[in-house]
Amino acid sequence: MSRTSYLDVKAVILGRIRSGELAPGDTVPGEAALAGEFGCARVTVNRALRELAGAGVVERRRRAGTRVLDPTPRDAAVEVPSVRAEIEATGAEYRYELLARRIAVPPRQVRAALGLGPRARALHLRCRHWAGASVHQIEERWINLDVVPAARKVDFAATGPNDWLIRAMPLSRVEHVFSAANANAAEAELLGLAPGAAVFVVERRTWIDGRAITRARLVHPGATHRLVARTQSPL
Amino acid sequence: MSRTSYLDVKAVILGRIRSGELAPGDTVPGEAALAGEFGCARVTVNRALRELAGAGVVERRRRAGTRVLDPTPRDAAVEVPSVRAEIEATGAEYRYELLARRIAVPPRQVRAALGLGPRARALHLRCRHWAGASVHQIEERWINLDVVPAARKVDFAATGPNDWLIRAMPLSRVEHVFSAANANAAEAELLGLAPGAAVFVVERRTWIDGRAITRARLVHPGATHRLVARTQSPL
DNA sequence: TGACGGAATATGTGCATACATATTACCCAT
DNA sequence: ATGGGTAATATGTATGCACATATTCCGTCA
Repeated sequence: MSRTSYLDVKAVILGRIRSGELAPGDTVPGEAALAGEFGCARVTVNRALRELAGAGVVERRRRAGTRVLDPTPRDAAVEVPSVRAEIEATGAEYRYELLARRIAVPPRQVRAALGLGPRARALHLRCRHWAGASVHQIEERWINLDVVPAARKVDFAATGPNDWLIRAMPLSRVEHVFSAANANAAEAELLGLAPGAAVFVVERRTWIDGRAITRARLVHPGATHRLVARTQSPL
Repeated sequence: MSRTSYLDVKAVILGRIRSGELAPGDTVPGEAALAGEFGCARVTVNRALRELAGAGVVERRRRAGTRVLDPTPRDAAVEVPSVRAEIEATGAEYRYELLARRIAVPPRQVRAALGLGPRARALHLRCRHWAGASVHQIEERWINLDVVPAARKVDFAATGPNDWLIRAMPLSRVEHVFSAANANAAEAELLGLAPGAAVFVVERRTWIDGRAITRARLVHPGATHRLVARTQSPL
């Protein structure tokens, strides 16, 4: 007979919630009570409940106790892979192409996004990523040279800006905004699509220590691009 | 002088990784060594490192020790809100409309998604969700009546199927697929858009205990719909 | 009646210790 | 050399204990 593990406690509590014995809003018995019931130490129960709280199943407050939360689906985890990995995973050959590189004053919207003044200049890149013979993504990127001065000396001919930035900067915050749009003439041309074709747009912004590093607009053919998010409820 | 907390240990290790003192691939000193250095118990170090591993900062293997991982951006968390909450958050009035309800044999693709046999019937719903005077989403949904027989008796006139399902079923797994498409004639009509306008499509599937409950195709006007994902690096 | 303060209580966390378990390293026999 | 068994080792986890801390409850006093 082995000792009761925190995993056992976790599983039993979760079972009671699943079966309805413990309904949303109910108070879970205290750690001491459960420790008595399971014949284990209070710390063991503590760990089980702490992990359930981390998984969003219950909510814990001192003195008030542990309550079962509404089974609102947790945030879904989206894997936002690097372009290269995404393409090579399908077996297609990945090819990167730098279309333009210049230092210029960004449009007002980008300046706002990067927290730049009205006359500040930034590095602008336009790239194209191929999956075999078809375009996978076109990338319109602005890099804040105040934060990443090293980028000024990189030509980005061989390495995509995203791969380079990931290596160069320990980015602390990333935001992705997903949307759908009709391709304008320029985008359609670069993607090899008819004007007006649906495109899947990802706008990515990254920060380090609260300072905006870069803003990228990534445009994909809508017909083929898919983004998958999975939510796994605990056990 | 208070005792060293696992939070202190966590912060210091994270600082060493940030500063480069511990680079990706490096082996973090063993728990015993760190416990000695910090003058705390090994269990305290253990908890700090365990949480860092949970956050994806380090990788732990018995006997092999703890290694610093590549700072690959973690999975981004997408908040997939309930339609009602999403709309009411903007201040607009939410209205739900049931357009069709029938029990029928689903198309082959849906049967496959729900794991149904060639002649199995399922509940089909078509709904429209309004945000004030504009259409926010049209919903095409199939519900597996083998798994949710109770849905047969629900008319879904007042409550949307998603709200009802969340309440009725303790779903264990959710999958969302995001994509962009051009609206076909029927969709454009229902959304009040021109045919061919870009739409943001979410396909949602949910399971309970490995059995598929429902499959929904949610279509939004591309011009207005946005989905935001944030990744927060640990402290 | 209502404001305030202290007691009661549930969770939060640290420590020393002991044992479990996975995995590597090494040594020995063939 | 080589294959396999075994010891060494780092992490994993359970326990009893002690104290910390947040929050609620309740009684007291104005």
